[in-house]
Amino acid sequence: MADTATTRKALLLESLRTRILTQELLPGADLDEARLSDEFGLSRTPLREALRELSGQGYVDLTRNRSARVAEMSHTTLRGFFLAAPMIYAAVLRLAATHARPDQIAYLKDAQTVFRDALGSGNVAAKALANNRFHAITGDMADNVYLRPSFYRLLIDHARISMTFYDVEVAGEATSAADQHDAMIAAIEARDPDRAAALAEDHWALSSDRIAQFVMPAPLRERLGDIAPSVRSL
Amino acid sequence: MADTATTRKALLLESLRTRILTQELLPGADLDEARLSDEFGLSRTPLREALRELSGQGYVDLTRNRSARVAEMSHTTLRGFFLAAPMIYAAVLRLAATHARPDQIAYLKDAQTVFRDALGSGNVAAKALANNRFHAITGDMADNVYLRPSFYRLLIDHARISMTFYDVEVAGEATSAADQHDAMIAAIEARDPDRAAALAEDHWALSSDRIAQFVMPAPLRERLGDIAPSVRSL
DNA sequence: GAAAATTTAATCATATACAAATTGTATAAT
DNA sequence: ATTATACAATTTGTATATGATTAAATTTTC
Repeated sequence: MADTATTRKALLLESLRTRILTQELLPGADLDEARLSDEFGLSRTPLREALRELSGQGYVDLTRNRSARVAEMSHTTLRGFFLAAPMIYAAVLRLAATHARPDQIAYLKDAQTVFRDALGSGNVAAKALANNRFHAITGDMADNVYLRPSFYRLLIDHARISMTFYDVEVAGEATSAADQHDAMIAAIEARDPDRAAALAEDHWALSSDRIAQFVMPAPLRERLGDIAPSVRSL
Repeated sequence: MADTATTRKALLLESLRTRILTQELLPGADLDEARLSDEFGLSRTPLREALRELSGQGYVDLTRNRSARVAEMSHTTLRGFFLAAPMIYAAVLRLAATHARPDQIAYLKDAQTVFRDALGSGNVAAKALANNRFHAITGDMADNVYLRPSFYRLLIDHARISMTFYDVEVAGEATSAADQHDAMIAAIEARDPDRAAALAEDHWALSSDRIAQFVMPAPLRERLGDIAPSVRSL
C-alpha cells in the first residue's frame, strides 16, 4: 500500500517536471492541490511536500496562502538567463571533463543516442527533454554542489525556451547541435577541460543565436501602400 | 492560533538556519522530526515542509525513510567550494553593482554597521552571521534567479567554514575584511561593475588564504631528539 | 446606479491518527 | 564464538479532519 503510494509520489514529481519542461504547464499556471491530489490518487500532505521539493529546484513558485504556480519567465528572467548561462555552462563542462566517471560517460552516450532519435522524430517535446537529460548528466559529472543548483535552474528554463523556439527551427542547426554533443563527449572522454569549456561556449552561442533571432526577428519591411502579405528578408 | 502557528514555523526556519550556519548543528547531525516538533510546538506536518524548504536551499540533506540531516561538508565539497566561489562571487557583485536599488544599498550599509559591531564583540557566531547577511544582500541586489541558488549555497558553507576558522584569526585580517566591505558598498553605489567584481576577488583571496592556512598549516619542524615543544615558523 | 460592506464559497495551513519501513536487540542454531 | 533470524521499538510516510485565510458574490446603503 505504501509502496504504491510512494510510487505515485515519484510519478507525480516526474510528471510535473516533464509537463513544466515541455510547457504543457505554462509559466504562471496554477497548481491546485485538491485537483492534483485527485489526479494522482494522493492525499494533500505528500502532494504539498512534492510541491516544496519542486519549489526548491526552481520548477515552482510558492506564496503563503496562495496556490503553487509554475515558475514565471519574464523578460527580466530572460535577461538574467543570457547573462548567467554561458559562464555556468562553461564551468560545468570544464569540471565534467575533469571528474567524469566511465559509467557516467556511458550514460551520456545513451542520452545522446536518444537525442539523435528525438531529432529524427520531429517531436518538439521529445527533443527538448532529450537535450535536457543530456546536459543534466554533464551537471552530475561536474560533481559540484555549488554549481549544480544554478545549472539545473538554467536547464529548466533552457528547455522551456527551447519548446518555444524549436518550432521555428533553422535547417541544419539541430544536427550541428547534435554534432556538438558528440564533440563534448569526446572532450570529456579525453579529459580535456579547456576543449570542453570552449565547446560549451560554442554550443551556447548556437542556442543563443536561435533565441535572439526569435525574440528580435528581422522586422517586416513593407512599404506604405503595400497590401500583399509578402515578407522580405533584409 | 494559526497566527502563532505560522509564526512558530517562521521561527523554526530561522532558528534552524542560524544553528546550521553557526555550526551549533554540525554537518551530518540528525534532525529528528518528533523532537523538533516538540521543541517548537508544531505538528510534524509543517515541520516536514520546513525541512523540504531547507533541503531546497542546501541547508539539509533528505533521504527516503531516513531522518533529515544537516548538509555534509567533506574534503570533496571543500574542493568544490574553492573552485566555484571566486567565479560566483565576482559575477554576483558585478551584477549587484549594475542593478542595486537605493533601498537595498541602505540595507547593505545597515548590515555593514552590524558587521563592524560584531567584529568588536569578539562573538564568533555573530561575526559569521553578520558577514553572511551582508553578502546575502549583495545576492539580492544581483537579482538573477540563476545565480542566486548557487550563491546562497556558497554563503551557507562560507559561514560554516568561517565558524571553524575565525577562531584562529590573524590580527588585522578582520578589519581589512570590513574595509573591503566598505569598498564594495562604494563600488556598488558608484555603479562600477568592474571595480565591484575586482573587489569580490580580493575579498575572496583574503578568505581563501585564511582557510588555506588553517587546512594546510606550516608543518611542525622538530628535529629528532628535540623534546622541548617549541614550534618554529619556516 | 455605483460603491462599500458583509456574507459565502473555495482553497490553503495545521493537527491528529494510522500505516509502513528501518534499525537495534535478543535468542537460537551452526 | 559467530552468524542468522525473528521480534520489538523507534521513526518516517501517508491519510483524513478541522481550522484559518483569501477571493468573490451578493446585498445594502448612499
